[in-house]
Amino acid sequence: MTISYIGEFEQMVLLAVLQQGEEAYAIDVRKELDRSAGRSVSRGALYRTFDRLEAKGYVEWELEDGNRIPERGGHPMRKFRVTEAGVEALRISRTALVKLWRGLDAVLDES
Amino acid sequence: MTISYIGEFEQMVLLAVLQQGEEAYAIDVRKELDRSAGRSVSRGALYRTFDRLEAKGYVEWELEDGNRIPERGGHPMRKFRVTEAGVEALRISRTALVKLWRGLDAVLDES
DNA sequence: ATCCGAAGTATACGTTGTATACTAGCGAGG
DNA sequence: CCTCGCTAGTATACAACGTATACTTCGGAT
Repeated sequence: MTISYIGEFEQMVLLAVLQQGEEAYAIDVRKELDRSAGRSVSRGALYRTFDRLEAKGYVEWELEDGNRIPERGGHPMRKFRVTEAGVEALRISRTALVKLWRGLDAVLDES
Repeated sequence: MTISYIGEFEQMVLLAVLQQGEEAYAIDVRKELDRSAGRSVSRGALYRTFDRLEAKGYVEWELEDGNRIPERGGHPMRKFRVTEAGVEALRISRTALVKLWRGLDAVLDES
């Protein structure tokens, strides 16, 4: 399994899913992205990214288990989970960034 | 000056320049990326990225000061420096990532 | 029956990532 | 000197990623 690099937004989406306790609904991911990265993306933007992550085998999903019915109708909700390959891709990019940040705290720390 | 997001490769390039003591030649940046991120990019790919970073005001450059003559000819070398705006962009993305990584060490630490 | 809001889908397009092919100039060897 | 080979940078092309807008669906309220 070749691990291709992940884009910066893809990386944040993957992390936002993990933050919700390893699996999450799109809604929650959007909130997490807004809260942690100050990034408000449209629904379309987010689903497009999920599609690409799925094509790479970095996320999987299933329809809601009926436990959590939407309050006012609409399509059934998709629940996303990060695969082991997805976690591995996150590890790789984190490792690289940590190395590249090394020694630069004086420059990069908040002012 | 609106701070637009930076792509994941742009981020690494910026960091690789800083790693060389705040300014660097393209050659050194390529070596750093290979060493720290395990990424071997072509010269063309790297210069293209430098051009875009320059357009955003995140790097500046000047021709070598004559101090360091290339051994076998070629174009004069360009020496790159990250601007304050570039450093600020790096801070922003680092802050977001650190937040998104919080609490995920058990999942993300090397195995 | 109609309107409204929630969740997902389709599509389009600008930006970023990346390679390949090409130009330019210095030193070595014939 | 002329050409070979190396080094540094430039031009161009195209795939992948980031992102919005517009549209479809379907339940509840009126």
